[in-house]
Amino acid sequence: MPELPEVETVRRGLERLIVGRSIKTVMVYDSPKSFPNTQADVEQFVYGATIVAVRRRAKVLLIELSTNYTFVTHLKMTGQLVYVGNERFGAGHPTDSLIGSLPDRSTRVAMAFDDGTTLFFNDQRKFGWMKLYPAPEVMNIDFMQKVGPEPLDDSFTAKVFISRIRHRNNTTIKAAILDQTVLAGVGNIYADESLWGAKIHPSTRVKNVSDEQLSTLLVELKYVLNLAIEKGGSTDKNYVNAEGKRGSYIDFARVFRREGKECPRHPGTVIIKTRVAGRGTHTCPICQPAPL
DNA sequence: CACTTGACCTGTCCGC
DNA sequence: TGCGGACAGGTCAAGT
Repeated sequence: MPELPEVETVRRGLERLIVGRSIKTVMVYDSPKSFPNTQADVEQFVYGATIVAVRRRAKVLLIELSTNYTFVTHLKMTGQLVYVGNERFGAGHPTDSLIGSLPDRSTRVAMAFDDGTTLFFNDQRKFGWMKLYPAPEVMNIDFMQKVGPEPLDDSFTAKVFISRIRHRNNTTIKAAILDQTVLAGVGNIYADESLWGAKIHPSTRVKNVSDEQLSTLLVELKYVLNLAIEKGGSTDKNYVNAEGKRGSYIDFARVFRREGKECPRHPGTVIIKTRVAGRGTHTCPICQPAPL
């Protein structure tokens, strides 16, 4: 379930851990589903290349190489990018990592660096993928063309948010903020958390949400996304950062995975779990009364 | 076109 | 204990 804060946490870790390292070999364990490029292309464009940057757009990670090729990765629900260091260089696998010895049965790709360290792409459910693109073609990927603005950019103002989401007036507010073409990076956790923050029921139709409420929702969205980045993301089951460690946002969650527990605003009232937009949805029945 | 639902996967949990 | 089925949820294709 990596969303914007989890992917950004992985990006920051990888930026620190792999930029400047040189790739020696790439082992592919699940082709073509998890990694469709041919071995010949990998040998020609990746072997000997140096990592020059690690970027993020929405929930997609871009690992840029000195050869002007880019590894594009989407972790989807259970994907992990875990760097395993080398004891000789004092960057060994952390002892508090949630990850056992790698590769394991979920490993789809392993990228070995010339210093003996390795980056593993693991994905239990095989929904995620990693693909090699010539750098200039990355922006032509369908998803990149249609994905909406980054919600944490200063240019993403209430005015921009409102004008974009009003194109989805007839659907529910939860479906609208999960729509990656409206804004980038929000998934189930932060949708529920921000809607509770703004005191809006997730199944409210967008047309019945006022501009003022939408402005409040954007403030709450930016707040939970920033807080989650600060806490290193949310680890429910599978998510780990680039060192294999868990994130702690879930300890600060107000509604997500808290069904049956008290609403922070209303001691004595418990969070309920329902289904909205096809997803498990958590609300406080007092803060967020269901629409008629 | 706007919107909703099912498919893609595998591990886990629950009820019988 | 074993087993079937529901569930987890990001994105895309197919359906209404």
